[in-house]
Amino acid sequence: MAPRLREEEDTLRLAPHDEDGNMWPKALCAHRIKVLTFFISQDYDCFYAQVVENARPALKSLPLGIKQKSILATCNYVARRRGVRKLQPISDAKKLCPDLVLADGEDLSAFRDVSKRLHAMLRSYSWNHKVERLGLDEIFIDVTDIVAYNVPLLNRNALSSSFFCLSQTDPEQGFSFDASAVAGCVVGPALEGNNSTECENPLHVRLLLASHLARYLRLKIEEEGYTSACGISTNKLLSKLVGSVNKPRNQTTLLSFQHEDALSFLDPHGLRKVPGIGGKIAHALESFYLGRHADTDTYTNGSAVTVADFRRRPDVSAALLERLLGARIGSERGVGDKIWALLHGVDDAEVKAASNVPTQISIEDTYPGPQGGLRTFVEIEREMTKLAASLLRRLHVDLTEEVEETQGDGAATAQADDLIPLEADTACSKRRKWLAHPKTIRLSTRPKTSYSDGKPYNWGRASRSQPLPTFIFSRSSSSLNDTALVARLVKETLLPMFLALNPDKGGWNIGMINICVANIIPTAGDPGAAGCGRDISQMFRKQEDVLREFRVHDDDDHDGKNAASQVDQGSSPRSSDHNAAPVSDNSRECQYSTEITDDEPEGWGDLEGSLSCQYCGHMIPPFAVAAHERYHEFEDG
DNA sequence: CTGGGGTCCT
DNA sequence: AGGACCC
Repeated sequence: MAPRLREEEDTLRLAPHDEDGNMWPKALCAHRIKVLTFFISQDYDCFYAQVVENARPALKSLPLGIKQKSILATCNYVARRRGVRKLQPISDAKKLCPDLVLADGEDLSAFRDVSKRLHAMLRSYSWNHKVERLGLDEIFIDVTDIVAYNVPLLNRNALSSSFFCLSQTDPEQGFSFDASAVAGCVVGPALEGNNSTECENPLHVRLLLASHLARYLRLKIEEEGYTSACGISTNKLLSKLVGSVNKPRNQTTLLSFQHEDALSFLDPHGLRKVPGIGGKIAHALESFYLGRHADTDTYTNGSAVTVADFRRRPDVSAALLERLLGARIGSERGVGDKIWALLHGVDDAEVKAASNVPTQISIEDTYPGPQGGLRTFVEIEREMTKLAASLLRRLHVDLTEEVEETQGDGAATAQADDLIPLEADTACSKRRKWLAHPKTIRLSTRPKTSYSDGKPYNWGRASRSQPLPTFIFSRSSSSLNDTALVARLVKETLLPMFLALNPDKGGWNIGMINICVANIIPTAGDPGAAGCGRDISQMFRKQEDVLREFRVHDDDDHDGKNAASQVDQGSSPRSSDHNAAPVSDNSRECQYSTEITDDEPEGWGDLEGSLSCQYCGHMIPPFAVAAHERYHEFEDG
């Protein structure tokens, strides 16, 4: 890893009181809060609209709205200048802007593809793998290590011709920049004094470096065809909020040197604007503040009560918040402390390491309109079939990976040639292997609600889950030609679940169906959720070339995770010696695998041993593989 | 005429 | 199984 910051730089003592004299909660003042962690929050501008515009560039100059059923999921900035807003009903938008061009955004596939591509691109710059996606259009990157590495590389006498190093192994890899000024916009106080004062403030130097890295990454995203806005600060909460200050296509750094600076930035925001304070909590806080039941309207859109209003009340403390919020049924433990921290700009949440595999995949559709509900069994079966087919397609796109085919296996090739490609534009005659297997399937439905009930629109949603039948992993399902498989899933699993959910036969009026797979277990031996996926799976590639159908496996389910955590733990203490950290271009991947070999020779030692069945994950000795495979082929028929 | 997804917690 | 939060 990057050179460790010295302890006194790494942390900052928090005052036990805030500026109003309120006691900080014990949990927060008892220890030192890490502040020199840098977060970049990227936010692609009106993302869906950009994806559509890139597919059809003529749309860039026209007001464009992305439609989902009867509302706009989002719209481009041309449309926004005409008063069109995201989540606006189509009818309202058309009144404001009769020439609004509408594109359908109900199928998220194209958006998901672009999002994955950009995420992978940004990940390739990270040293610590902490590149977290939030939705399809937001990214948090923890750049603490890269920034810390570049601090000692700065030449204080030649700031305007600085070089930002992006690799610890290749000093030439990086970019030139002017370190005499922060890149992009800034909010917060200026340091008193001159340039050298700033140079001597370690926090200022780091924020400045992070701002230039952020600009570099934004330009990389623009090379892929997408503009973005981003925020640079010392935690996720603040970087996300400050990233919204200058949109679109800009960036903002929050220069905060003591927590008063963060408070000043936070103060004017409405309570509902604070990430983590949702509709329910905002409503409770606002009702308390006003001394009466707050309006429904003010807390869904954004409350009139600001962070400053609320925080400056003398009776507001973490204990008060706990009493206010913690009494509600199902409330999160420690909610008082958590909300108190958010209101003070304190957010300890880590940027999560990028995961190879999602924790859940779901497909849903709604049936809007007063008469739009599904009422007959035939309708329900038809819609269920469409959704199930779509879900199986998603499982193959997101949970399988292409296996490079060696020449030779005639049978496999002949069969593959009969298959319909998974997607029109990918040559899918190649074999794919499962990266992970969902173990659970869940069906949710919502009845159509009579329109003017005070209920939240999601009211009445109910769900049932059960084990996902393994026949959906059967090899033939790697094509789309088996509608038979879909039909079987519908008939044997989904329709029975539907009847369990909606027993009163005949009286149906279904407004929404959602099919979800969850409990997704990475295939044994795969890095899966450990977060270092691509890098480590790279090491298995050669083996997979040979083994095709079954995957190399050397121990039990925890292997991938163990390997990953051993990399972290193993390289950290030693990195002070040789400054070797895993990074993600090709040369660095080599180094990464070398570290694993060094640290854990037994990780490679069992390669000749048992294999993991791709259907059930069981360990199968090589001589039993064929028989085991036949077992799966016949178990369901 | 109130989307189509996700995450985590209880 | 449901509910809070996020986009």
